[in-house]
Amino acid sequence: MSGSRAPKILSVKDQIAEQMRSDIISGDLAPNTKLNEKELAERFGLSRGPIRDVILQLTKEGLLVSKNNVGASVNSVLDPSLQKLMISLRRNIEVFAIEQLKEKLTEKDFAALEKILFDLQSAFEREDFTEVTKIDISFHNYLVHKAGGDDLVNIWYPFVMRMRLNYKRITSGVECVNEHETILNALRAGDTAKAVKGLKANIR
Amino acid sequence: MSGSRAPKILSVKDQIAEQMRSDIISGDLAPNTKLNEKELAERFGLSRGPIRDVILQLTKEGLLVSKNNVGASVNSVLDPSLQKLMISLRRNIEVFAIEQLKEKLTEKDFAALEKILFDLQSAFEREDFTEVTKIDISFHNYLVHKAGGDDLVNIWYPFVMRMRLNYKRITSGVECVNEHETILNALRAGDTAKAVKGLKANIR
DNA sequence: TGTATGAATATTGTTAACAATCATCAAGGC
DNA sequence: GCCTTGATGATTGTTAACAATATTCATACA
Repeated sequence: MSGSRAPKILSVKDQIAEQMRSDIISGDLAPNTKLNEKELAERFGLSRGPIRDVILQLTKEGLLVSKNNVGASVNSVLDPSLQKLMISLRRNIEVFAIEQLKEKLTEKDFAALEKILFDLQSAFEREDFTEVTKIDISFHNYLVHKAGGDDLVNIWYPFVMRMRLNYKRITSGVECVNEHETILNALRAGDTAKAVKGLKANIR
Repeated sequence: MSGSRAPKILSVKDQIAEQMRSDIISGDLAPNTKLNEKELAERFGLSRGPIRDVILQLTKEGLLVSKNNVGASVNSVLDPSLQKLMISLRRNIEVFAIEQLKEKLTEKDFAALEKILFDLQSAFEREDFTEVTKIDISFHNYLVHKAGGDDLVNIWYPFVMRMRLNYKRITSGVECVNEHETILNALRAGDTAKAVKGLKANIR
């Protein structure tokens, strides 16, 4: 096997899902916007079948709301108490991940995380904020996946989506990169408590 | 509007999903069992389309695992640390629900919960344990839904499913009914702390 | 004998036509 | 004037055929 990172083949549906998530989180698709399957199918150049799959998936993630025989629309923001709960639950999951990962991260992992932060910085410099969001998530995703595999990621992902949908924290480029660097350095040093603290500062 | 409870119309897909959940949780479908879309379609008397939707849904709930171009199979049990995390997260959600519901439950709610417990008892007496599981879940579902609506239920449901898949706590009929009665009585008395305590005793 | 190759088969992914349901709106009755 | 009723059009739900991919198994070769 070559040393390069796997090119990560995404199925067509995953790519559509990714695009629609971006559109929703960026605000291109406002809350309560009704989605039309035929329109979407034409836009993405495929038939309604796969589109329906994607809609079902995003509904499960909490980004859309579906009603029988009526269709799907973009979900609206949660009320503050639910929002707080979501943040708390997401924190619990990621704290769990960090605790599990103590002593288990290899040099390869650190290199991968380092690379993610580099890409994050670079996306900030390009002012490509959609990409910033994706890379930010991928940092956390790396840890969660390493700790709990696909199972944990599946549980965790909806929280991330809901947080992004509900509340976009304004961060400067340096602040965001620094927050993640703090976490990474603490992990490297094996200082779980510090990593957890950094994580809690980052997830809010 | 009449006073009777809504008959709760379920779509065909919801009914199939319900059946398949039962089969998985009851153990009729063992972990790692490969699912065949055509077979399932024939068994339920419909085409592969809706079956695929159900598979996607159960995959998101964590009951199945899907691979591109290969298919879905029944998920295996989680390792104990993840299992503990799931229990903890589910507890957090339901504790949140109870705290939200303080002073907000009407007499109608209490009557509905009372009826659920009656049905629970009755299912135990019939020794219909599949039904027991469903009714048990519906008690918790009522509270979670009342506190956070569909959004919260969508987040909560996967935890319940995973717990059922991983670990079937052996309970006697009286014990189970009593545990829920304790919670209900505490709610009625407005004693949140006691309700939370009862809940934590029940979710484990 | 074990392994690699490739055709045959089975299974999933996609599509377009068809059926069922819902939303709209005009006509008629109170 | 307002509400109910029923036809119309738009949209979602379902189906069966087709395409693409993965698996299986027999065959040939080292």
